[in-house]
Amino acid sequence: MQPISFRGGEERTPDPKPRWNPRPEQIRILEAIFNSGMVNPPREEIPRIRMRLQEYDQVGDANFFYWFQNRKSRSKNKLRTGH
Amino acid sequence: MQPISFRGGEERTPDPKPRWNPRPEQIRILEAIFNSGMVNPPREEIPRIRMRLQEYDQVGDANFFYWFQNRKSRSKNKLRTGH
DNA sequence: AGTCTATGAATGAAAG
DNA sequence: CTTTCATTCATAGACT
Repeated sequence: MQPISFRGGEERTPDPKPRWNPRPEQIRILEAIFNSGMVNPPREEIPRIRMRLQEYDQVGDANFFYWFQNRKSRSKNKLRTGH
Repeated sequence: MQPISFRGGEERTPDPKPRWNPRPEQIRILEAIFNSGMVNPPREEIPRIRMRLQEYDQVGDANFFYWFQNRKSRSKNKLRTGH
């Protein structure tokens, strides 16, 4: 399943790929969305969520897509000892 | 009194977690497992490995996960400019 | 004591 | 979705 194509097919440019650093405000919003039950935001919701987060910083579609992926996966596996 | 250090003016998750201190016996066992070819033990093996190492100290699943992750990753690069 | 270095921990990004 | 890779942060321990 490939929800969104983030790389536009084949890679060609050696994109620098700076790592997105979510601020606490953004994390708070994302956590709120996640805890509201929307663990897999539908495609139509993405622009809406992005606009909401862009008040604090520029975020791409892939950024929070990955965020939700990791959030769900890691909360399920309960890999952390504490937290 | 919480000496949470700042990161260039941006606060990070104020999470005071004690870090696991592997003992020589544990490291010896882990290295043995690693050198036996099991560089990335499957999730199912981790509890087994943990039980084996718990003879020496309490360890969580995440500890091994991180250990193997770091061990594998850093065995390739002989460490960059330490941080 | 301060400084390095090694490494545990965390997580974004990506691969499978 | 699951698993792996890469980068980063924090800090214990070694060294000076």
